[in-house]
Amino acid sequence: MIDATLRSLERHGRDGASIRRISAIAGVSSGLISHHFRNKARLIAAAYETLAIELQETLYRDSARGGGSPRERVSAFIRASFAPSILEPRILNVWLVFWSMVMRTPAMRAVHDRTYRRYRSNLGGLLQAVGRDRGVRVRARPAAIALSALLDGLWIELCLSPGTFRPAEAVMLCESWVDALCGGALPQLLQARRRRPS
Amino acid sequence: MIDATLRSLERHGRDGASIRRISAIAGVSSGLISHHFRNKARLIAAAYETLAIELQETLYRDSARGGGSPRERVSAFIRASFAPSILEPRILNVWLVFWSMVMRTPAMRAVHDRTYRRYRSNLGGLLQAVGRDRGVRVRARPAAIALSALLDGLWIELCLSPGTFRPAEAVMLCESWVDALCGGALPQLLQARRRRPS
DNA sequence: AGCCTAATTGATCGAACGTCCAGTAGCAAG
DNA sequence: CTTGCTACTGGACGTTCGATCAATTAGGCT
Repeated sequence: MIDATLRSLERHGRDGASIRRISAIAGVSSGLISHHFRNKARLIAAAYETLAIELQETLYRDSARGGGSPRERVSAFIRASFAPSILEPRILNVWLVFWSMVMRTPAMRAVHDRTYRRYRSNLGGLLQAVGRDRGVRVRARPAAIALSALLDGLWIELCLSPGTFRPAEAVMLCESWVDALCGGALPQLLQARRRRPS
Repeated sequence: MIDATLRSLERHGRDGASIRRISAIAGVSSGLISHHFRNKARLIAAAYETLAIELQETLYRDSARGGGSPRERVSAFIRASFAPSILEPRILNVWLVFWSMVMRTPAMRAVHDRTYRRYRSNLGGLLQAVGRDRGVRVRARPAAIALSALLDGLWIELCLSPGTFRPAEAVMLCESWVDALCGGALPQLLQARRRRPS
């Protein structure tokens, strides 16, 4: 049922957030949806949480599969973020609907804050591990904020107009940023003390 | 009339994209809008183009006012991107509506491609000027893509949940990236030849 | 078998939507 | 004054929406 919601949002964007459309895709009556989720907002919120968790698990799993070294795990994470299955412009449709509700309904804001905190926490951990490997102490929070913003910004633009640049370029831009970070070129993102002797 | 459209989208998000609501705000009859713009899609597209151009002019004007040196102009551009008037979460509402239509109607995609190309062109020019000042040859296109993605990603997250981090942190993250760029720490974003002797 | 609860249906309601169009008002040109 | 044209009004039409609810079906428990 949540699956039908996501598929409807993919296909029709905001117009897909209609109980009637969703029930048609799910093959059930419209009344049933209003019965299980009390109203439309709850259904959308549940779909949001499901998609966010599922996406993060996919990314985290792919990054863990990426190899032993922390740097390789970050690379796998970045590559996975621009994998064809993630890059589907139709998925952006879904997120746009969710984001537009985040600012309107407190329940959606709660889901957003919770899932994004987890996302940044994962990313910060990966980056800190890379830093430890290279002898720099990465400040996890701002580093994760920056890389997640870079990933999101590139992903959105790629979905909006896929012809502007290639996914490989997006990967390169993120990798360059990580290289600069653990090369010490972003001093504001490192702890002040215990700089490794050059 | 276009102004009323933008105000309606700010206030009500996607639900504001209704001819009846817009005509009420504009103080005219609903029929008049269908008379001047043939249908709703044309009205929204016109509003999109107006907002995009107006925003870019604001940013470019602020950056030009930022001072003499290219580096100061980029700083002013970054600060302007996170100025309170730009950071209004209500403005994100408007962009989300536009973006959701970019993927559905070719006319909106055309407006998006056109305005974003100009945006990146401006940004690339600024970054190249900074590079010239510091003796590095910046590749304008990928550099502009990266910085605009970083700006957008941070801006979106700030609008979605303003409590996650402060605008000053967003500015710092962008400034750090620019410093890394013109410090030579992002070699993939520089022309290979004519590196200045260290 | 009998019963209770939960799942499920489909009709119905009022509201809001986009588009259309007959009609009014203002104004410039003949 | 008349004619033509444009700006503009506001109601009608058909559609779709979210929510509600009485009625029906299914399934486990005694």
